[in-house]
Amino acid sequence: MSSGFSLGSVEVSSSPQERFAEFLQSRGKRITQQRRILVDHVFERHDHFDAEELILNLARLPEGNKVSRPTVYRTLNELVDSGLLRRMSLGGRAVYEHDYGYPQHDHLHCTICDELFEFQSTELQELRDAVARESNFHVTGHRLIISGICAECSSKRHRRQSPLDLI
Amino acid sequence: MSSGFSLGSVEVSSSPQERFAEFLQSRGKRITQQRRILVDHVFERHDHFDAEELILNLARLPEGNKVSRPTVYRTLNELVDSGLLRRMSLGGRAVYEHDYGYPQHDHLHCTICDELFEFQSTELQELRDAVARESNFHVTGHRLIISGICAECSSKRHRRQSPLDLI
DNA sequence: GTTGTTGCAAATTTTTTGCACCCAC
DNA sequence: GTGGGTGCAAAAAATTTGCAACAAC
Repeated sequence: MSSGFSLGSVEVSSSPQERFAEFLQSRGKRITQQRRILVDHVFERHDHFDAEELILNLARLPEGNKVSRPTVYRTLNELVDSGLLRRMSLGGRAVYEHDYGYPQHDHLHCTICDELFEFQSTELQELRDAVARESNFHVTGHRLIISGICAECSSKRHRRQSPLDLI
Repeated sequence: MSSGFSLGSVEVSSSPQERFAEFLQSRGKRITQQRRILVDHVFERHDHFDAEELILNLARLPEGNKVSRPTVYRTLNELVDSGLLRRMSLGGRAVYEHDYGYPQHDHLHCTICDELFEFQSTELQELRDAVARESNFHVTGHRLIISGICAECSSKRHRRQSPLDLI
């Protein structure tokens, strides 16, 4: 057990709040109540979300803890800039996920249930770097999304197609 | 020389016009002047484009060959459905590229000049399929975008930082 | 007290839709 | 002739911005 903050799978030396504070200070920005609420809320659990979901969830908070729509958008941008969140766009809307204290990974995207499943592959990193090297391209990151149908939706589909399940 | 239609790098058995016609007919849709103009325009050369660029280019056509904004959007969707175009979203807006008679590939995205560079990797396909197989995921496609700074922009940056180039 | 921040409303950007007229079949 | 298509204007969806009141430093 270290004294670090455990964020799902990796021990890191400071909490998202602390790290965000550092970031804000480094830019002469302020640590406000709204920013704190947002960071708390976002790092409460590890999942994928979009701005609208976050706004909806925040609206449920007790009075006085509300954060307005523009502030949510503004703060999400700051969280991406600070390296705490990662943004990817999935068919029009932006989707966010933790990018601090969480290992590099990629996604399987089920086009039926819209779920995102994470996976890791060191081979992919190597492949990526090899490709970039060949073009003298200076890599800063990558995003791989494999789309298709997840196991669960596959079996549901099958079931629906079996005679007994037809209406 | 085959009698096929050459589309950049692969010989295919019918032109985009023909293939789109087939698609439309199979759906009881009609082959209109506007759809023809759009397909011609889009497959004239192989590059990446977004709806706005296309609309702007079409506006330059001689009077009588104009296509309205809603029709461009509607037809782009049909072209994606027909398998002639592929859509990917790059920071908010949708970007299109040929997907017919063109080999599967992925992209390096330069975040400075916003250019997309294509590359092919069979290893990536294998890796993708292996990952999916492990999760019983039925793959229909994937999208890998490696982001970073291209060779040209890298050298420009360097130059700008050299003493002689400072104002 | 100064300067950055918030919330509101309104603007922007990108894409979609309702509807009357039009044209491919 | 009829049903799908087009253009127009307007709506929708997602995100950003101007500004006056406000709060962190």
